[in-house]
Amino acid sequence: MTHNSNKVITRFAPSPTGALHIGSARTALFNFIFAKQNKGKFILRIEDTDKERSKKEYEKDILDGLQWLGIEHDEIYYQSKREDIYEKYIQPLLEKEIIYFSPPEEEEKKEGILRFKNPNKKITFNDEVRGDITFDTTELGDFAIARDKQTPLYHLAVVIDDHEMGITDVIRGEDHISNTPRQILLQEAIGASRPRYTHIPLILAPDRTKLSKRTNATAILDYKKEGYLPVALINFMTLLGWSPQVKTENRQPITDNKQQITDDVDDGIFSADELVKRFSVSAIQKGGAIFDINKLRFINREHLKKIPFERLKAEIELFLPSEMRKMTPQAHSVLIQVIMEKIDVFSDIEALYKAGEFTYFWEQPTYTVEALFWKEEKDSATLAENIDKLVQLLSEISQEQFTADVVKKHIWSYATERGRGSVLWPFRFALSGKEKSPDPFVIAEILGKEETIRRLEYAREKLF
RNA sequence: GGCCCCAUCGUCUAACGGUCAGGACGUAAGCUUUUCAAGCUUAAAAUCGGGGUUCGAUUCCCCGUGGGGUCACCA
Repeated sequence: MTHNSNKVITRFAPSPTGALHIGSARTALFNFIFAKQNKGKFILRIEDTDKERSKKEYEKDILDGLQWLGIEHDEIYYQSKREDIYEKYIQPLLEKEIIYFSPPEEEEKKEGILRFKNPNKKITFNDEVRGDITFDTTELGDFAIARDKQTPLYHLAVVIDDHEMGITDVIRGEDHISNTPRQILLQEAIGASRPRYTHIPLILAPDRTKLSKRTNATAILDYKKEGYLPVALINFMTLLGWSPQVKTENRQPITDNKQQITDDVDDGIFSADELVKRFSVSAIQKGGAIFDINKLRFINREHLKKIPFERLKAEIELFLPSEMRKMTPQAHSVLIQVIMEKIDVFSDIEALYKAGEFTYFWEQPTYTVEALFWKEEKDSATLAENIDKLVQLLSEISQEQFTADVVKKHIWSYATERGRGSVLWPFRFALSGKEKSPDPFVIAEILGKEETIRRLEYAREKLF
């Protein structure tokens, strides 16, 4: 096998024994970014040698998850389809007596599993983020490497495939550090060269243990269901265990003016392309990083802000309760702006809806008359007068012009004159029936002229 | 337990041996304001401990301590 040794080739090698996990996705991402950055190749290798545990549905989940995230592979391989290749490597090892059948009584029959004759020596390898790491392989014993001549176990399969595929850089989770010496021993046995190793820190649960499927919702496609943006997830995953080369603040000695802070400081919000441009192995962190959902939400919101409105509309549509989809296009647009101010991620819409946050948009709210009054005010006559005036002013606006801006302009001077709280609070309350809600102008636009006036009249009637 | 890895605000992190230990998330307060949200401003908040080396350690070395990973005919 000859390969162009200059070209970077990385791989992501999941076993389809579970859904695509956020930790694995990040490993895939780092491999993808690194290959992209070096104009190299990114290989996806499905490690399905364990026929018992490997499932088609998981394979699909992994493929779908990667695609959703935009992590595209240049080539894909299945270990289950490479038996002939493996045999070509295993047979000679058997002949050279580097490996043997076990247990010993099977030796004659040429049955049982295959074990590697451990040369029992010290292995030192370089890790790109940690430097030299040394293991004494003696403690490993003669480890198992294949079920039979055609089905290698994990370590051998990895070594043969990495060699065959010309993998130059192995980027994987820190939990593989202790697997590395075994694999190096096998590389030496088959005459393969050693790739560069980059072990990235693990993503940890809040209790500092490895993130697990049992205790945390970690499947990538769950984030899709929740309505996270793939770019936000990628941004977040990259920032976990890696830091961008931030333009540092100017830290000259203090003088009287404080003008030295550069205004061009990174905010940590990156597109996929920017990430590819900026990524560097040397800035990878050594310690594990706790998964902080708040940060993910924040990053998601930041990316949400950058989405063009039309696309946002289409995306939000999918999360809206059926009642809200019936609105007029104009009301709909305003509603989306209202929603956007309150959410970090699309699934928040559902939570807000369930909390009764939106019902007043299509239902006359019920409330007690007392709540209509602003603060300490108690005078029904004054309030009635204000409401009457509001109705009168709003009536002057035409159906087509009935927007938040116009409504605001139209009643602003009256409200200011009478005390904004005295006018605006009852206005808003009559429309929403809630202590907390968006401002009355926006609600009015969403409700439309007719319904807005109707609700004001309803409030007016309740007064006496 | 053996082996391996790691250690800066609660969290993610910055700091060629010399900074007032910086930024971001979160939290709190203030501003704005008809309420909420959003936005803006500010604040509180960290170098695990002990020894070295050095004029000077977050930074280099050693020892503790703590945390994590890994020890399959799984990958």
